[in-house]
Parts: sequence; C-alpha cells; structure tokens
Amino acid sequence: MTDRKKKILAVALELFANDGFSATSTKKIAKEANVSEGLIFRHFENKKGLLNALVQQAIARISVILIPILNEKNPKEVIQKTVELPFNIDKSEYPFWKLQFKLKWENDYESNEKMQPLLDHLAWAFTTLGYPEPEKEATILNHIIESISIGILRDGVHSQESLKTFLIEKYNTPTK
Amino acid sequence: MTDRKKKILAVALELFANDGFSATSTKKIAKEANVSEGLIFRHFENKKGLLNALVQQAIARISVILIPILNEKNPKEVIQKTVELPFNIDKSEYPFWKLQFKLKWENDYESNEKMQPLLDHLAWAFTTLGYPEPEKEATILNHIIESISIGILRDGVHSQESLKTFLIEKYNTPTK
DNA sequence: GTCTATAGGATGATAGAC
DNA sequence: GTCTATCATCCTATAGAC
Repeated sequence: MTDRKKKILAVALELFANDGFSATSTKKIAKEANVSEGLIFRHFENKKGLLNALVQQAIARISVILIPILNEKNPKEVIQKTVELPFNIDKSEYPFWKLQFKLKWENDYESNEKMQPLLDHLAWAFTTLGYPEPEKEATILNHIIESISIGILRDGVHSQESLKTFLIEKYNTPTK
Repeated sequence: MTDRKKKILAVALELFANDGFSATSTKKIAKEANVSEGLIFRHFENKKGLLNALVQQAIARISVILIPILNEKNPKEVIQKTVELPFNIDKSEYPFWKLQFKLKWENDYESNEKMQPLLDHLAWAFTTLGYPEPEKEATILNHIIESISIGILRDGVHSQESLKTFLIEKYNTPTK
C-alpha cells in the first residue's frame, strides 16, 4: 500500500467520522490529503468503495482489540477488562470508533456481529460467577459500555470517568 | 400551519431519520410530499432551517413525553417507568427517535440537555431509596435505556423485550 | 400559498498524459 | 501511481407568475 493511498484512507476516516459520509466530498478528501481527486477513484472504485475499505480495516482492528479479553480465563477479569474498554480508547482512535457508531445508523451496514464474541464471552463469565441470568447480564453490560463509549467519543473521557470504578465495584459485589 | 407545510415536515422527518440529513435532497422531499421544491424554501429559509424546525418540534415533544415520569412521586415507580420508556415507543414514532439519536453525532447540535430533567429525577429516586451513589446509578440507568432504545430502533422491540422485566426485577432487589 | 423555470455551483466519476 | 482537465448530473436556492 502506497503512502498516498494510506493518506487517503486516514483523511477519509477522519472526515467521514466527523462530518459524515454523505457530507464529505471526494474533493475535500483529496484536498486534505494533498492528492488529486482522480487518484481516489483509481485506488477505490468509487466513494462507497473507499468507505468499504475503511470498514474492512475496522473489522480487522476490532477483532485485534478484543483478543486480550477473549483470551482471559478469569471471569472477574473478563468483566473488569470489558468495563475498562471504553476508558482505554486513545484519542487518536476517536475517529475510528466514531465512524463505527455512526455506521450503525446506516441502513446497509449490518452492525455488530463484530462484538458478538465479546457478548458470548461475557455470558460465559457471568455463568461461571453464578449469575441467574448470564445472557441478559451480558447484554446489559454491553449496552452500558456502548453508551459510555458514545459519551466518551462525544464529550471526552472525563465526562464518564467516575463511572469506571463505580462499575467495577458494582460487578464485584453482585446481587445474586 | 398549512397541510402542505405539515406534510413537508412529516416527509422530511422520515427521510432525514432513515437516510440522513445530507443524503436527503430537497428534491426528494418535495417529490414524496407531492409538493413543489420551491415551497420548501418558502416555508423554511433553507434546508437547514427545515431541520431546525424538526428539532424544535422534538424539544417540545420530548418534554411532553417526560411529564408522567417527572410528576411521579413514588421513587420505585420513577425507575420502573424509566425502564419501560424505550419499550413503549410506538412504531410510528421511530423516525422521530431515530433522528434524535442521529443528531447526537452532528457536531452542531448540542444534544441532551433535553434528558437532564429525567436524570435529575432519577437521581432523586435513587437517593430516596437509599442507594449509596444515586447520581452514578442514575447515569448508568440512563445509559442502559439509551442503548436499549438504539437497539429497538434498529432491530425492533422484540430484540430487547426480554430485558424489560429483567431490569425491573433487578431494580426491585438492589445490592445496597 | 403554491407552482414552474432556472440560475449557479458542487458532486461523483472518467479519460488521457506523464 | 499520479495528475490535470473535463463531463454529466444533481443540488440548493431564487424569481416571477398565478
């Protein structure tokens, strides 16, 4: 992959994430990437193809991010690491995650089967810990970290930070 | 307000919600509303003005929806009604809520201070019930219903339905 | 209030040279 | 691989008639 192609992808990620896919013109991408507009269509068939390339990158990246959790064999650690997930997002990765969440509203991108492995592993963790409704417990925790992630991406980590230890403690003293 | 103006608003709501603001042309709105394109610009200064009109409608509508909860004086009922909120969204209101959630990603729409009264009332309810961290508890519940709402809008009520009674029971047997 | 016609510019995409 | 030049289409918005 050439530097210019990488640059196009990087700029497109940023602009699609911040301004949205339809609101971002290929002209603007080319300008910010210091590249001719025609080059975009040489590397990617069309504008949609550029987005698809970003989505493919994302699928790979997410599965990498999940590895440490999926390999964790201590159920309490699985839960804690899951809770910590949104709080560990580096600012440089905000555009990446923003685009993911925005795409959930795009009709032709069937969203998160990417997160299904996490959901399954969470359910296993809750089962092991003796929770009466492990699947539902997993779904709720997933909802929580999704919404916290959205809050962080919009208003920064600090806006949600106090919830981190609160949640960790909460899941260390379960109702049962 | 004339019938045609109402129709424009209704069609615009639907299209903005489903396809997005930028991806929806005024031409398409006019066509689906059986109205001339020029009329849109007579009634609303420009396309953005049309969106603003929808946002104004939404602010009013949301505060109406919250009234029954904010007037509730039984703290347990406050929580239960909050949990039920997303499950009671009528299908005809999906476009309305979809647009709300999509707008949260739009940089120039400072989102939910509209929900702040609910958050405050929830915090009060948790305080009354003796929860040690009522504000955080309220924030978490708010996160949960936000994410559940998103799930319902994308995949229908049935996709989340089992969580309803699960959550209600969960909040009836608190950890403390 | 509503429609038709149209201006003026932006947009996605292609062709051809280097 | 990359750029320049260009095309056809679409888009928002306005003007003027009814």
